Amino acid sequence: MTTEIPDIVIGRLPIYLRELRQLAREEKQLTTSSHELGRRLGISSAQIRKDLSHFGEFGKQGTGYHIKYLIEQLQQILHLTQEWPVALIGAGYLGHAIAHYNGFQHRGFRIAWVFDNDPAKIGVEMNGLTVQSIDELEETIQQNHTKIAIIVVPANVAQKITDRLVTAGVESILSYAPINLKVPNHVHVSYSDPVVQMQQMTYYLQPPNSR
Amino acid sequence: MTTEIPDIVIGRLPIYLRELRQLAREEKQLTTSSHELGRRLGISSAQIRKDLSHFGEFGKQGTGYHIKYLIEQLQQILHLTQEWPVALIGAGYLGHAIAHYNGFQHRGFRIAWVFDNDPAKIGVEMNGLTVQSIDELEETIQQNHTKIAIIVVPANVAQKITDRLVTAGVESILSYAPINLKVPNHVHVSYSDPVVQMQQMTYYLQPPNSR
DNA sequence: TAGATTGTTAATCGATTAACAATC
DNA sequence: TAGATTGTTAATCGATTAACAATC
Repeated sequence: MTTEIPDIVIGRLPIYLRELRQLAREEKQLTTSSHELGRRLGISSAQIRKDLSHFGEFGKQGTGYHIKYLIEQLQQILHLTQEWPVALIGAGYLGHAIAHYNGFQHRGFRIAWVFDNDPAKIGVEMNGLTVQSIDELEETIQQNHTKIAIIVVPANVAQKITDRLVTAGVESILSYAPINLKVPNHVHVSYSDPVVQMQQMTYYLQPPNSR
Repeated sequence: MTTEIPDIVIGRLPIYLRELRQLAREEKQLTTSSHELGRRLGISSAQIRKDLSHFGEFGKQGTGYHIKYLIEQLQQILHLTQEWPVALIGAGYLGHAIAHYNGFQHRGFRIAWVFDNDPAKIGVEMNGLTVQSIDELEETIQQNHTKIAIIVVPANVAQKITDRLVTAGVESILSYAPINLKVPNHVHVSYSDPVVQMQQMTYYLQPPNSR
């Protein structure tokens, strides 16, 4: 049943969830169809039905999917029925932005701790949180059984911080450092490097040096 | 020759480039192999060779790839031989972080303009740039032939801003707004939503409600 | 020369899509 | 009932990998 679902399918579920919540917010309808969802997301309806079929039968022939019900089911599948506390490592500009981001609420996450190694930043308040010393990293994470961390530290210390996080029990890492991190098999890492994303797009652009 | 190269191949080139520059920085060797690169990136050597073969022959049997030469070739393929000016839309916390990010230098990009609609922010200096009124968006982009924009505005105005950017001539957009954007076929959009990335990972986590 | 590694072919693997019976 | 849409199967499409001749 729940055996061996492809990562690529899991990867699309949060996108479906986000669009469904958008639909729910619009309050125009109680149900939607794979066709409508597909059209809004630029995905084929067959793919959406196939993806969902890995987890059960959530729709009704003729009417489609009850939006709120499907939202609940997806939240359950993705383990989002309660809030995950997240450790934020790094209190620079980007750490600041993440600590102040209010998009985590109601989507399953809450920044619970912020760490930095800069004495000038330790003790400073950031959106209700007090920046802690990086020395307290392991103790805090272990005591609270924190499983998720966001890394916004310079590239040259990212691997060291990652190793400490993994040792302390973290199993999911979102990294903004522009390097490939080495982690054990049971740990998942997701990367965000704006430069890499833009470099992918410049391939399709005509370079302006033709003058 | 250069016909119909899969997007997924293009997507990996910046990762190869990043790792190659890392290798160059280490200054331990002049050449590398598809095996070494693959080991460092967690990618098969065959895939790396296959990907590169779409664009030409860059290696030598027995010795591998000359690092600096391959870097130059990848930069040329990705149109990174000169700096692309980038328009940043939104001067909130995240816009602030991006404006201060020094990771763009030497990787092909330079934040050239920052826009916001908040009168309190217009005129403020951000890392050497002066925040401009969003009213000047079209004129600035058209006059400078800007092709790339980064969107860090609230979700509810992201589509409107996108439409304006596209009309003004932008063809590559990196969006941090948590919504799917509609654009014409010739425009490329890349998304960054930390919540979506974390939601993909929670699937693999054991929920802690088992108490 | 012997060892290493490329570029490429063919085989394998996996993901997407088209089509449709079932049924609301 | 007629129309719409699901869940699923089989076909298609595309990407990855194994293997190896060529050659530095």
